[in-house]
Amino acid sequence: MGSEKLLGQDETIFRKGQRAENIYKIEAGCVRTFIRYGNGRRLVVGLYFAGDYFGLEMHDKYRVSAETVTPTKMLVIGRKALNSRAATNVAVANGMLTLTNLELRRAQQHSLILRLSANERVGQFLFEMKKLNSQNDRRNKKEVNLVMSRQDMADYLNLTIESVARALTQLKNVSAISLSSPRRIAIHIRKPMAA
Amino acid sequence: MGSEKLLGQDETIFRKGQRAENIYKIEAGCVRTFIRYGNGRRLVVGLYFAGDYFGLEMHDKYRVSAETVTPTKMLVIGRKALNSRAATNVAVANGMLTLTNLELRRAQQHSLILRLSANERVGQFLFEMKKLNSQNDRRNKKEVNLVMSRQDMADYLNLTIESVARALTQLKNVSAISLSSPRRIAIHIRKPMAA
DNA sequence: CGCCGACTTGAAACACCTCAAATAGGGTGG
DNA sequence: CCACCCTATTTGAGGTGTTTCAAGTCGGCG
Repeated sequence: MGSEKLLGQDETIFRKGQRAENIYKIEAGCVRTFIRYGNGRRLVVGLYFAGDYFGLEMHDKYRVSAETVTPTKMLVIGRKALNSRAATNVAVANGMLTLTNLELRRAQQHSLILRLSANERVGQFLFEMKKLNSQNDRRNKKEVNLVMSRQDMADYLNLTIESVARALTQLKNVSAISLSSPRRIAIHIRKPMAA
Repeated sequence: MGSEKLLGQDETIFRKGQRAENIYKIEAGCVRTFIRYGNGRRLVVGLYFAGDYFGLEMHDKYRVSAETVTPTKMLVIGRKALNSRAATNVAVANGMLTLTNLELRRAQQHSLILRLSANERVGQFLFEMKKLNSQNDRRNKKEVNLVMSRQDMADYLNLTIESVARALTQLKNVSAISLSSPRRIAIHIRKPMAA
């Protein structure tokens, strides 16, 4: 059920305001959802990785835009067909409910992160990424592979790229992390630090 | 289905970490959900009014605490009974899905608000309250009745009470609003203003 | 009418942002 | 395989917005 789709880096999957015809499941890669403001500012609403579903706004139109962060393989599932099945099949309806709950949890978590200080936000983010990394790569290395740019991180955390860079530098200075390259970060502590 | 419950002001409905046994529908009044940090800081996660459902974390335990903001009349619905009905009854399952989607939308909206400037956050908040007020009170007065304290607003918007007060003062100075009393605010503009 | 807690105002400190410049990495072509 | 270039990232200095701490003022309730 559903068809496969393969996209390169930074390609558009759907735009905010378009009729929401599909939901997507990522098989490999990374996707961001975002909103753009008039002044050009971009807010990254969600980041999705292998195994995640996205695009499940239960409304006529997408409320965010979606793009690939890396080359991505995904499963495209027609929302119409899914809805009509959910209308009669309890298992399908409950599956949708589970997915929506995951998304809800994700959104609430995000709103908590946004209330922390810059350093805490970046720290939390690294731990999120670490968790996702170890889910996908089974080999349990300490190093996190950030597949997204500083700009993506900044727009997700509601910071500037400079603030993200400075937070990373500070974390490095207290040897909480070390950077073998800008996007390969080793984490040396077990828990996000407090303020 | 479900039993009625009536509580006074600032009373506890459930605590974070408790086994999630019920979901609630508000018939009259106002409820806040929140998380408290070690340092005493409180984050208000949601504000709920007549007609709203809350407590629908689909997990073992509540992930937030809930208290009344004003005296509140609510309907208490056993989660266990509901879940077993949802497992077989498609209509119930889809009802849950709709509610969860509303909650998701609410959380996403909140995370957008948290990225705005202090003045914008307060402005957005007033418009949210205005919408809710006109839903409940059918008489369409321009005045918003804030039933919650400045502290509640601050903890919802991730600001200090002083910043909330200052933002209101500024909005008053540009005659976007006027205060007949601290909790009765008339809004003179049609749309939230930009930065 | 007066008291008490809620709200507002003020001044200084702090965190994050802005603008500008330097550095470093990664990919490409020689 | 190395040097180069281009872009991503880091660093620096100064400005802005929000917080903190402290003192007032207001409004609702007894």
